[in-house]
Amino acid sequence: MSLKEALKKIKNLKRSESKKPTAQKKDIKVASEVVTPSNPENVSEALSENEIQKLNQIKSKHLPLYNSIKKLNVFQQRAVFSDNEKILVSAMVGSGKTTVLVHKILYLHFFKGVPLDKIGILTFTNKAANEIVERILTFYMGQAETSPDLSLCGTFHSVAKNILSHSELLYSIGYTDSFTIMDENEKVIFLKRIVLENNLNVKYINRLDKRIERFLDPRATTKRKKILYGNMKYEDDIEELIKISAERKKSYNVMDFDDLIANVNIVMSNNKFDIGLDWIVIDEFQDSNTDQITMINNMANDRTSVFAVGDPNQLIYAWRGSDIGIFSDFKEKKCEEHSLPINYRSTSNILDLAKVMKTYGDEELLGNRSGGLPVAIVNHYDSNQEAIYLASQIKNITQKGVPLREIAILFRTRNQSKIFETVFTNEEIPFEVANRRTIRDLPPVYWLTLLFRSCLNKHDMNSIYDLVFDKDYGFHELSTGLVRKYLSDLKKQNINPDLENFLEWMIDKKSMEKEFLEFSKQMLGFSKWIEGVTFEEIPKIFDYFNLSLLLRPSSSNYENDAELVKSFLDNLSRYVKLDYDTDVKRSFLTIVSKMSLDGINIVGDTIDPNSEKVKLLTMHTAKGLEFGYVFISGANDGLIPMVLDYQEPAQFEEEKRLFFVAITRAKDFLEISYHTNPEGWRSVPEMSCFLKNIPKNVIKVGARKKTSRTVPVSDNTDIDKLDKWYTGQSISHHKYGSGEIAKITETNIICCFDGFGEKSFSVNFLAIKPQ
DNA sequence: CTGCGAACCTTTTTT
DNA sequence: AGGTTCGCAG
Repeated sequence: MSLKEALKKIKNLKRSESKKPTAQKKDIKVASEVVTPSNPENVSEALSENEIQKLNQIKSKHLPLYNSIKKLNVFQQRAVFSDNEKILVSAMVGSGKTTVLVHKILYLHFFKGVPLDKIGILTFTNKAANEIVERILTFYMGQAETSPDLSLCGTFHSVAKNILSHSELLYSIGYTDSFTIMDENEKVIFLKRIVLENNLNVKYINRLDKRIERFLDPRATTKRKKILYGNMKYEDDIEELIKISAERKKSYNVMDFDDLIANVNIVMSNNKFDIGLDWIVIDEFQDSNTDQITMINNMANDRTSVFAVGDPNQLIYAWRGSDIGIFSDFKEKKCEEHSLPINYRSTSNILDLAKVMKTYGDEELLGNRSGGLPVAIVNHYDSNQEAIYLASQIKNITQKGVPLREIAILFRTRNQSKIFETVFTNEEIPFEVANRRTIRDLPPVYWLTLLFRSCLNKHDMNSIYDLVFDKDYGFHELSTGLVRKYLSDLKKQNINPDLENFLEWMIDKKSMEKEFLEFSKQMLGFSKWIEGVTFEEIPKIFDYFNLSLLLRPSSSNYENDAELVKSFLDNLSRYVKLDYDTDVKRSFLTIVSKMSLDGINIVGDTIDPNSEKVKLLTMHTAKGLEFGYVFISGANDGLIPMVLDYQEPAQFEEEKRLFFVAITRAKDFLEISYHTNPEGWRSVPEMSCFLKNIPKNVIKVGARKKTSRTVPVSDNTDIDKLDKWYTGQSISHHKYGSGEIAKITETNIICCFDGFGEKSFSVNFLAIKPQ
């Protein structure tokens, strides 16, 4: 875990004197030293006098910061040290967005003296949050003695959670600070339970998530759009279901993901609650929806400055509520606008194709890698033929020494990956499908989290039922009648369900085994017990709950399960140490909440992002990633774009942006395919309309052979022209030792060696070897 | 109450 | 193509 490691490094850091730069006289020479090596030749931008002065000030105040900022290009530097209090950075794809964001934060802290806990940093994904934290900490390590408070740095949801759980006002909206969080999956189970318990009439129960989504969509205006679904003619009880669920979430002291944002907005707006931030920094601003914008506004006071970075051309989540208007609106609110126009990732041929898909803004998209291979557009009979063809192409590529992790296959829908999985399995090509792994993929660990949630939030009946009625580790089979009986018995006594009376009732009514009796006792005592332990003692939980008995010792999974749970507890102990709040119990609750938001990441280093496997990804999941070789499969009308409704230009544009995102994942090589005989009801046997009328010089259309079911087409031999070098590749040199390729131009390969810095080699006289 | 046909929807996904 | 709801016929 990178964050963990970074923190560890800080803690273990010898208290070496922080290298505070000694005050230096202003060195006018710096101006000419300002090197922006990454600026492409066709960009002739230079810093103004003022900006050069600013750079000098940074140099005299904080040399390490200066050294880091010096490496940025002019546009990036400008965005970093502009002192405007409202800045929007329109970042082109692959233009170093995160780098600018991180440097801005470092600049604010080390040059402007803004404390890090006065900077709210908001991202959409955990991955982005971790990357930013890690990069801040890496720089911080050499500069400071203690680790900074970054509790307001994270995803919108985790920051909302942190604000809520430290707010007194939580009580005013009916929650306590031991609230737990349910994920989308648990929410569906929760809702279905309400339907059963209350005898509600709810149609399309298996598409509850879709129905709720539509019901809550602010853009669905008519009742018909909100309530009626599929072939429905009459309203059902969906409105009632949502009403009951809202009440029940409060009585359970549980929030879903949307509630976190909604509640933080209620608490912060109703009560003039101010967290006194100096700055709010937002990543991927184009993805914000209105609730998130409200949250940003609520977090800010009159003196809070804002720095937002985003790329409207990569807005592919409008269907989740983000809106291009939010980007433009912000722009108009007297904010200073910056652009990062230079793409460092892709060859110019790839970028030229991408430009055709650009839907927003007049800003130019500039590259710094000339030429490259033309983008190939090839035709296959069907996806099976393509999979066979790709298998052989991948073998070709890897024979040149390209690692599998540099190859990705992108498609529009998840089920398009199946055929590749089958063929690649046969052909023995290692692959990885980007399935989001959740903690549910580790059943005993998930069961344990249910146990913790049940013990720490005794009103979380979701977790309590799921825990006790779990089919693997639970104690009793779930029957609808049972819970109903329990609830009606409680109603007679006019009390609310909670952990205590549920366990009592179960023992009483169902004459449960001794094992359950013992377990109940330990559950009820856990909250007290955890208060008295230190973080080192957390692994003792295993014996506290007598897990060697509860984890089904007779099952064949037992050894695995027990080991998994033990290493999970070890990790927990480490996390509690790192996230130490006010006491172990409080930290423990923090971690338990974090697990709902963070997914499997907390369990351990089970996923290797750089594993040597071909990546099979949907275009959406590919966002933010880059690969040397990209194959986009199935660019047929009806798939890309999926909706061929010319009445809805907004949807059409979003499809175009999605295609833009897919194309711009490629660094060196891009091939796009469409099928003569596409499967699925959606697509038609036509090449995507996006691919028509594009400049002929950037693409190479594969000959449209009369293809048959049995003869695979393989008319893209360009791939052989690509030599074996790629950026990021590990290489070695007889004199400079091992290094990495930093950049490849038409004539030179520039390598970075440890201790020797950058060296450039002519492609005609290559003295380097792959490693 | 059951059986049949017509009509409708279906994707993408982070937290 | 497959799942669901609804109307209608029996």
